[in-house]
Order: sequence, then structure tokens, then C-alpha cells
Amino acid sequence: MARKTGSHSEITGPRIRAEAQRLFARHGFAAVSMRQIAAAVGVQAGALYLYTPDKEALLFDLLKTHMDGLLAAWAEEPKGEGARARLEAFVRFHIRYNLERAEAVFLSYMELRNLGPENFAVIEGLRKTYETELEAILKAGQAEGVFDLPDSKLATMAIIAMLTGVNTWFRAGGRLSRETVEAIYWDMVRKAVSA
Amino acid sequence: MARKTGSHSEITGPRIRAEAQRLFARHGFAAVSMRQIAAAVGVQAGALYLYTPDKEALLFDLLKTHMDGLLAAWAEEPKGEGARARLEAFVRFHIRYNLERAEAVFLSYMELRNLGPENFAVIEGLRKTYETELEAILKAGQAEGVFDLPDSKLATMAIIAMLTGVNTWFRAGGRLSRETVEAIYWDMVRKAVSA
DNA sequence: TTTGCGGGTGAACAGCCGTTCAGTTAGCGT
DNA sequence: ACGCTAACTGAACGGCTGTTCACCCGCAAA
Repeated sequence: MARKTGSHSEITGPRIRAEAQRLFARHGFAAVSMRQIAAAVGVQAGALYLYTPDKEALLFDLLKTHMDGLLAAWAEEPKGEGARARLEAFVRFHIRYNLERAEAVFLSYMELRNLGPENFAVIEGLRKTYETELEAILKAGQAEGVFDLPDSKLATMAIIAMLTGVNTWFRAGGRLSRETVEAIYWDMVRKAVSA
Repeated sequence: MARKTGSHSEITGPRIRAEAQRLFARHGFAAVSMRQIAAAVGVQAGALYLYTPDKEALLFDLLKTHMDGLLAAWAEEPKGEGARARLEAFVRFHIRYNLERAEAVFLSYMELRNLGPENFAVIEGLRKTYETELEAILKAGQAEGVFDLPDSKLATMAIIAMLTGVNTWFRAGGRLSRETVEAIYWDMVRKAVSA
């Protein structure tokens, strides 16, 4: 046996990334072997190297793709007028977008340390860019006089940590719908930053 | 060579746990080998098995010790009268205690999945107990009429995520002192939950 | 129908993994 | 001074690691 019947790179490539994401999120990058990923795809380990130069590059591709998607989606998100409306948009967007991509979000927070210095810096830069989006809203709100913050940097980190935390406990079909959670979190954020 | 000069289990035992914690926090449980831990201690890999039955038990011991310490320290923390004072005590305690034990906190959040089901349940139970402490404060405050919360469970998770997030960015000797950070976070929490 | 190559296989590489164990020595109670 | 045991070594176990490579076959274009 050599080539599989009906095999195409447009199919195998995405499947490798999907299975890698699932396994990395479930067991951790270091705990998952290339052979496990290959088995999940239904292929031999050597075939993975037609799609990635090495294991770390596979992880980096997942993280980079996620962060690019996050920034692109936020850029296209309708935001409304004024800092308050923009903050609400951010809160709801962050919760929604992250809940829909729980595995990728998990990876982006947990497996950064498995990247080499250059790759790490790239992802860290994208995260920083995203954080700066929120901080800009908070600063604008302070300038408008609708927010009262002792420190915009701390408020940024606090809000993001709080919002991202939803991913650790939210289960679809649970006591609360995603929309309800968005509303409650927005309420807490609104009060925390209001003048 | 066999026994080292000046070797004692009261010395080697704690050193193994300390080095394991440092390495697990730095590189991740799965990425650290028993030989690496042993080398950091200055001992051969086999010697570790005089102190732990296996690698997972070593991790479990670290997590269990941390969670026990956390609960014991909170039990002894002065809390003042009324829900507001108790909430402030919790906020300041959580930030302070966690910042002083960054590695253990990191481990407790990241490496839970490397535990078997029974060990996992133990740590998860202790964490639940800790969360319930905060939720009780929030509920009491609502009964007192000093807090206004749409959902005490969500508020609990939101506050803990927000506070624990400090560990991801805080650096001693940075722009803000620990006390300042405590005060700012307490201010945000206070506003977020206030009636 | 033949040809080229994209998409694989499967074996091999050197090296590391967690764990066990027989052997060896340091320190301590007697 | 002697013996016992706590503390540790170093080698070995089978198995797994990421990665490479020579080889092979199915599919599409000529």
C-alpha cells in the first residue's frame, strides 16, 4: 500500500489540524505524540510531515490561525457609537467568539510555553494587539467621562481574565444560555467601570 | 558510590517537591522527565521513587498541598464584620496568597488534566470548597442588601477568574505594588457587585 | 494509454521515557 | 567498634519519541 484511494491534501491538511487541536486541547501538547495525531486522522506518522515541518510548527499554526481569526472577527464586529456601546460589543463578542472555539482558546492560553522564542513573540504580539483594542475603549470612555477607572491597564487585564474565565465553566445546554451569560457579565463589567 | 554524605530524607524530600514544582510550572508536567527532576536535585532518577510511588503522585502531592494550604490560610484570615468587609478580605487574600505562590497556582490551573479520575476529583472538590467560600459571602451580601447580583454562581466564577488573572501579568518590582493592585481590584469588585 | 507526481507507507534512526532492582555506602544506636 | 538500616547508585527493562527516507501506488493530464 502507498497512496490511499480518494486522498487529497485539501482534505487531509485540515483534518490533521482539527485532530491536532482536539488532542492538544484534551491532553496537552507535550502529552500528544505525532503517532496519536496520525492515528486519529487515519494515516501514518510520516505523512504528517507533508503538512508541517515539525510538531511545534503544527501548534504554532493552530495558535496563529486562532489569533488571526479573533482579530479579524473583532474588526468586522458591529460596535455602535460611544465607549459604552463599544465596551458592550467587546464583552459580548469575546464571550461568544471564545465559547464557539473553546479548544483553540484553551490552547492559546495553555500551550504558549511550548513555542520557541520567535513563535512565542508572534502570538504574544497578537494577544497584545487584542488587549490594546479593549484598553482603547476603556481610555475613550474615561475621556468621555462615562467610565471611572483607577488604571486602564489593570482594568483591561481584569476584564479579559473575567470574560475568558467563562470558558472554564460554561456548558452548552446548562442552566444558563450563552445570551444570558453575556448579559450578566456585561452587567458586572458595566458596573465595575462606570463613573 | 551509594549513599551521599550528609543525605537525609527531611532534606531530599522537600527538595524533590520544590524542584518538581519549579520544573512542572516552567515546562509543563508532561514535558518534564523524572531524570530532569532528579538532576535538578542532584540525585539519580531511581532515588525519586523513595519519595513518591510514581510521577502522577508527585504532581498530586503538589496540588493537594497547595489547595490544603489555601483553604487553611483562608480559614485563619481575619475577615471583619459584614459581607462587604468579608468580600474585601477575600479579594485581598486571594491576590496576596496567589502572588506569593505563583508556581503552585499555575500548576493547580494547568496540570489538573494530568491527574487520574480519583485524584482529579479530590483537587476539584477542594477548589469547589474554596469557590463556595466566596459564593457564601456574595449570598450573605445579597441577603444584607449591600450587594446586587443577577446570579451568585456567575459572580463567583467571574470574580475568581478576574483575581487569579493577576498572576498572569503581575511582576514584583513593576509599575504597581501588590498593595496597590489589591486596592484597585477591590475597587472594581466592589463596584461590580454593589447594590 | 502512458506519464508524472501528489499523497501516501513502513521501516529505521538515535535517543529518551517511567520504573525496578541488586548492590553499595553513610550515619546512627548500641 | 559493630551492625543495621536509611539513602542512594547505576544499569537495565520494554516501550515510546520526533523525524527521515526509500519506496510505492492512484489519479489527472497529455
